[in-house]
This record gives sequence, C-alpha cells and structure tokens, in this order.
Amino acid sequence: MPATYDNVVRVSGHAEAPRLAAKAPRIEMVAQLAGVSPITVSRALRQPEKLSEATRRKVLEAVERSGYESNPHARALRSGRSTLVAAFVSNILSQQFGLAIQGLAAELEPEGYELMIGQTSYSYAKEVAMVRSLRSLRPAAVMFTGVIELEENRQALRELGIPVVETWAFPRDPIDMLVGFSNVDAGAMAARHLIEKGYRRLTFIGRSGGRGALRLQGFREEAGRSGLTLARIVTVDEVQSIADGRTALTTLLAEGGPVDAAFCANDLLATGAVIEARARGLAVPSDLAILGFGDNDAAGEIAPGLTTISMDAHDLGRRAGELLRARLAGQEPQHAIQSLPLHLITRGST
Amino acid sequence: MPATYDNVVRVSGHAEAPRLAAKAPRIEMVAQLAGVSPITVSRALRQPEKLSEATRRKVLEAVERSGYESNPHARALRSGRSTLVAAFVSNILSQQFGLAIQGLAAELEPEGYELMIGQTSYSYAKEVAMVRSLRSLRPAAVMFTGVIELEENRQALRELGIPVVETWAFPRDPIDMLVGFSNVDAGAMAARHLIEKGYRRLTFIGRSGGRGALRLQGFREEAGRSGLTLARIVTVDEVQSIADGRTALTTLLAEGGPVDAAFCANDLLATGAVIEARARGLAVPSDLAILGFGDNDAAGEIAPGLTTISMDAHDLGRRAGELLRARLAGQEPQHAIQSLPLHLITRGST
DNA sequence: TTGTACGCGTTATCAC
DNA sequence: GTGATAACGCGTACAA
Repeated sequence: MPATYDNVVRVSGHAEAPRLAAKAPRIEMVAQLAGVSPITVSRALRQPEKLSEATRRKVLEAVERSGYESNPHARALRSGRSTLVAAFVSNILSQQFGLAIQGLAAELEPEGYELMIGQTSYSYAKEVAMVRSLRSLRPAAVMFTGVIELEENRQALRELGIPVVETWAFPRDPIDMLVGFSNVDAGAMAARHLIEKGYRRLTFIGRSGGRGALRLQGFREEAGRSGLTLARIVTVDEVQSIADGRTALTTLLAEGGPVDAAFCANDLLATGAVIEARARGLAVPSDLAILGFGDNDAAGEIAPGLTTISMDAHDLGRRAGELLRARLAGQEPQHAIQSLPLHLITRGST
Repeated sequence: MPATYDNVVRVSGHAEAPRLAAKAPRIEMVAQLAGVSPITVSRALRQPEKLSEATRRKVLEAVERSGYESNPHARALRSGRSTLVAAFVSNILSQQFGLAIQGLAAELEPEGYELMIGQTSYSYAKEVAMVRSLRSLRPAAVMFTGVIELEENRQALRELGIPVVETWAFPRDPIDMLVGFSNVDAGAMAARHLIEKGYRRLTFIGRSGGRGALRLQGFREEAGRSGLTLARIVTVDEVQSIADGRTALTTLLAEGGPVDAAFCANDLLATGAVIEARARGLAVPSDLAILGFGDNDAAGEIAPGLTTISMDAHDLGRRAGELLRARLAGQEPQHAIQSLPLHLITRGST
C-alpha cells in the first residue's frame, strides 16, 4: 500500500523569519549601509568596546537590517580561531551524555559557537581518527564526555593549543580542564550503601575497562574495608539497551552460587537487571537488591524504583561550557578542575 | 569530603596513533617536497583523474610523508564547499533521533564528512536561527529529523543550493530529498488495531502540532470510518521523559468519562501512561489499552509490554546518508523520495 | 576612535 | 597535464 501523504502545515510570516538574500551579505555591504569601513563593522561585532557609542549603534543597526552574519570560514582562516566546538561522546544514545551535551550547548550556542558532535563508540581507533581530524578542523575548543586514555591522543590534543575539557572521571593529570567526578568514590558509595543495608554477598555488573573498572575498584576496595570479598563479577561489552541488563543478570544467575546484591555500573544495566529478576520470580530487593548508576529517566519509574547514584549530567555539561567560554574569552577560569558531587537516590530496589 | 582520584589507565603505542607535527603542514610545503606546484597537490587530492599517474603518486606520497591535511576553512572559503554536514534534531535526547543520527554518521563519516548537530527544541525561533547560520557556514549538506514548516526557511534552504534531506513525515512537497513515513498512516494503523481489538472509546495523547497533529488526523479519520468519534484528546507540550506520560494519563483520567484505549503519539508518553495506569490500579489492557509509537528501548521491557508502531530509525538515517552521499558525489539518486514501512508490534498493552 | 594595507591557505580561472 | 595568478571574506598590524 502506498504511503498516504502528510499534509504538513506550512507556516509563513514568522516574526523572526529571515528575509535572506540569495547570497549572504558581506561585511563590505554592511559597511556601506552604515557609512563606515569594513573593519569598523568587524570591530562592532568582535570588540564593541573599541568603538564610540554612536558608531557602534549605527553599525549594529545596519547589521540587523541586512541580516548579516560573518562568514565563519573567513573568520577562522584569518584569525586562526573557529567558532566550532567539538564534543565527543562515547555513545550518542546515552541519556546522560545527551543531557551533558544539552548543558554544553546551552552555554555555548548563545555565544555564537557551533557544536560538532562525534561518537567514539568506546573505540580507540575512532578516537584516534577524530583527534586527527581535529588538527585540520581547528575547532575553538574540545569537550569529551570521558577522559582520553591514549597517550598519543593526549599529546596531540595538548599540541592543538586549544581549550580541552575532559569529564566523567577524576584523573590526577587531565589534559587541560576537567569537570568530573570520582568513579572510585561512586563504587565505594555503592558498596557502603549495600553493606549498611545488610547485604553481604555483593556482585558487580559492568564494562571491564574505563570507568567500569574504576567503579569496580572503588566497590571492591570499600567491600574489602568491611572484610568482604566480591561474590562475583560480570563483565559486559558495549551497553546499548535495557536488554543488555537482562542478559547480564541471566549470566550472573547462571553462574550459580548465592548472591544478595548487584551493583550495576549504569542504569541501563540496572533497569534490565530489575526487570529480568522480577521476570524470573525473584523479589527485588529481598531476593536480590539492585543498585544502579546515573539516574536515568526510567530508573524512577520501574517497580520497584531503582536505587541509584546520580550525578547532574546537565550541570556537568553546563560547567564544561562555562570553562570553555571563559578560556575562549581570554580569561583563566578560577576552577579549571572541578569534581561534581554524587548523590545516592534511595528507592525500592535496595 | 574531597573526591578520590581515579587512576585512569594510560595507554600508549596504539597502532593507528597519529604522529602529528606541532604545526599542520601547508600545501606549499607538500608541493616543495614533491617538486610540484601547490595547485598540483590540490588536484592530487580533489581531482586525481586530472593528473598523470606518476605525478599523482609522487604527490600523494609527499602528502603521506608530511601528514598533510588541507585546511577546511581555507577550502570552504575558496570553493564555497565544506565537509561539514549539518544535522538538526528536535531533541537530542530522543532515542529515535539518536538512532537516525547514528545511521547518518555511519554513511557519511567514512567519506570524510564531519557531522554538526543542532537541536531545534521544536522551536521556530531556533529553526530560523539555525537556517540563517547555515548560509554562511556553507555545509556540504543538511539533514533534518523532521520537515521544515516555515515557508521562509524552506525558501532559504532551497537557495543554499546544497542537498537537503527531510525525514520523519511524508509531505507532498519536500524541499529536496525525503526519507519519511506517513504519520497519517501511523495514526490510521493505530485506530484500526484498537478497533479490531474491540475498543470503542478511543483517546489520543500527543503534541498538538507537527507530527502529533498528523498522527491524530489519521487516528481520527480511521475511527470515523468505523463510525467512531474520539472520546477525548489530551495535548501535551514538549515531551522529555516518561514522567510526561504519567502526567498526561493523570490528565486524561481526571477529565472523567469512560475510556477504553489510548493512542500515545510516542513511546515515552505511552510508557509513562502504562506505568501510571498500573500505579492507579488499572489493569492494562483490560481497563485501559495503551498503544505507542516509536518502539523505544524500554517499550518491550515494561509489564505489560507496550504495543507500538515501529519504524527503523537507524535505517532512516542510513538512507538519508546514502542520498546525501550520492548527491555530493555528483550523482542523482534514483529514489530521492522514499517512504519507510511502519510495523505494528503487538505486545501486551492492547 | 577610525581607516589602510595586507595576508590567512586554498582553489577557480585561465594560460601554456 | 601542469602552472601562474588572483580571489574567497575576514581580521591583524599598523598608521592616522
């Protein structure tokens, strides 16, 4: 059956609608309109404080009237600085990363920066390719939802000479700026909570490398401080969906042996684990307690509600944007290394 | 308590790691290395067929040796073409849009295009601002997860003279290329399913404009063909989370009057509705049937599983990428207007 | 405070 | 098939 056409509503006469000339106006035309030289127009936009009040107003009005926007390529070529900010996420589908990008965009877009987004898919090879492309793209700044592990990439990023913000972890030696949190602390917080609640046979479900490994480390160490050894560890590859959490719990249970509680390195895994546990007739938390990380949208909605460790991802992105903005404005931010607090959100699953 | 440092593992010696010079080499240096003029280097990279075999090999070897990558800003300034592809999504947090972007990236990144992502937040004002910025950014192509409604923006996009793909609807008059599906058909499919199942007092929950209105139209028309009038319509503003679905169902129930089934314009709403219904002690589907759209990750995992209308968003993005690639390679794609099939996925909620 | 002259790195155009 | 020249649109450096 052929598709029915959608009669999409066409709207016209929007207040802010552009009346765009076929060709974008150039600085020269605006200058003529305002009766000044091109460089004065440039200054009105970049260094308005250097112009007299009268000139500035005259020029800005001409800019408004003509709908002028400077050509970012010409600007980048001449000044060596572009308005492109590159953001790299491990997985564009992650809700947490999405929130961080929204926070970043909220800070940077009003300043006239454009956001370029790349997905590294947790792959070194992709990370290498992207860092390489940065050299010729010459973005104004770079943000990663994560930290760079490859030494060569760290070096390459330093040599770019542009502001770099890493996030989502709290390493001793960030490349440049950092808005992170301690994954080791997150793991410890998880262990402490479960132990306080009386659980003793603890397990961990998460990726084997990167932040998963750090959360496991904190989890294991804190358990050790109470004289406990982890009952079991289930490692997973890339986590894309709730289904991966169901699979992971199946693996955990298939391995046999008694288990009280599972700390899942993210809420997608934890949500899947809760759903799978209940589907198998296990009571959560009395048969198996489940603790997540990240406070996803769905975490509070399932039954029982997922106890999880939360971090404000939107705020993380916003702060990263603040740091970049300051640097790009030529200031040195006061707190170039920040760690965000983690919060335990207690719901029914533990 | 101060944050504990994460001892992030540092990796070096990665096979593909870049050995980058501090300053990017320019075309002039490569030309000297190869003993040719700069324009010959340019041709070796852009129109290799115009050079003799020997010259081409000589130049490409020099490119390799120096690690040269052309400056995209200079290239864009001079040629009017960039390697940036702009993609606009209504909401970056949407799983469906994320999948489409992944599909698009999978097609375009291997070809050397960079993806720039903007979020319009369902706002005309933002759409206007973004379209305006495109004029000077001169992207190679543009993709929207949606169709452009503002006549002025449609005109502006046409005048850019670059390939444009619209998606997610099936209008009669796309700006340029289209990989869409019929939202009217989706609504009709929903009504047909619910009516076949025996439900008679049908309601709709969704946004009042755009695709929501189209799905409502199809839903209402198909109900009308069975002599049914919709029992109620609940309109919502921007949908960000499952919680919005819970709120919407609360509104629906508060308005009183008997209701058999609700068609929610997306799965976030539908998932929230199922959860809220059950929280209120309603049996799904016997007290209230709920049908969604989009087949989100969580849709199959809640209890009862959500019956929903699915469309392959990753495939949509991939096809959009294919169309753009063809156009950018100077070919005219055979199927510049495509509609994707919709599938009813029957689970327990209806 | 404003203007003039020039160059950023590349490619279009035309000549050989 | 290859090269010389100029130009893309802007902002730096310096002059007035």
